[in-house]
Amino acid sequence: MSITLQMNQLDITAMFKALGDPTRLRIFEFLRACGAPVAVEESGDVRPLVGPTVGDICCHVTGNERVTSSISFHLKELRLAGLIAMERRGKNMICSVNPEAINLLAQYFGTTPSVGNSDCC
Amino acid sequence: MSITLQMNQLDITAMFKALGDPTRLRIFEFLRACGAPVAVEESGDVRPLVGPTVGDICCHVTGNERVTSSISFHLKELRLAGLIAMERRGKNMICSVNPEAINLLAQYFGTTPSVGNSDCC
DNA sequence: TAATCAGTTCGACAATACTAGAAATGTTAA
DNA sequence: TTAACATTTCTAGTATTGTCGAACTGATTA
Repeated sequence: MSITLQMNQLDITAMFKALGDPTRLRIFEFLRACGAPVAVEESGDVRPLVGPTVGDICCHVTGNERVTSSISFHLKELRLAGLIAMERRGKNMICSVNPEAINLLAQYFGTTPSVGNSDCC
Repeated sequence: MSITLQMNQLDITAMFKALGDPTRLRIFEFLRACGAPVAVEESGDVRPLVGPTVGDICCHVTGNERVTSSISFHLKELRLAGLIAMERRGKNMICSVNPEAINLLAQYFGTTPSVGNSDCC
């Protein structure tokens, strides 16, 4: 069992909640900008192949060399919301976005929901 | 000065934070499903032309006939985040989504951000 | 103008979330 | 096998957020 997502059923509220914190949004945008490739298992789990380490992220987001517990906490929130995946590579953990989450969110805003619902207005 | 948006500079973090609460997401989805038409001022302000009242929303979301202060609170949060607009119509307030916010969010997830950023990974 | 309706604001309380430092874990290098 | 490195977990403190009931405001109706 991989450490990557630990959540296969994507919950849109949890995603928004996770992205609603400025630090987490910065992390997420950084990871998106990296655009590192991922492997998708048959289970649906996503594993990063390459990508920035937690230290890289911390450095980029806080300017701090030492990894803070705060960054670790926010990465966990993003991971539990299904937005990112992480995997150990030697001493480091490498990170990536979960492309399925992006697709879900793009679809959520991109499609016009059933207009003219009769039980309102 | 209209009561509608009171915020012309859309902040993506604030939007995610607002949508990260289950009650507010339900309200937002209900308003989206209604798909009521809005007027867009030259200032950029959005005014609903028709749409459900606060009472309608409360009834749909909580099943409660009386409008609760909780629903009023959540509507305010959505309004301050720029996601919805409200306007008085007689005794009632009518509500609608802000289409500009939807467009912004669709664009945010729909576009691939600059891939291959050199200062990472 | 008084009463009523529709919604908002206020104040207090409980629950949740973020931060920081210290201790713990897992991995590699000496 | 000890030391160092990278990161997580734990604990405690503080701040923010959501909920509830009561009081308030604005608009309409009697």
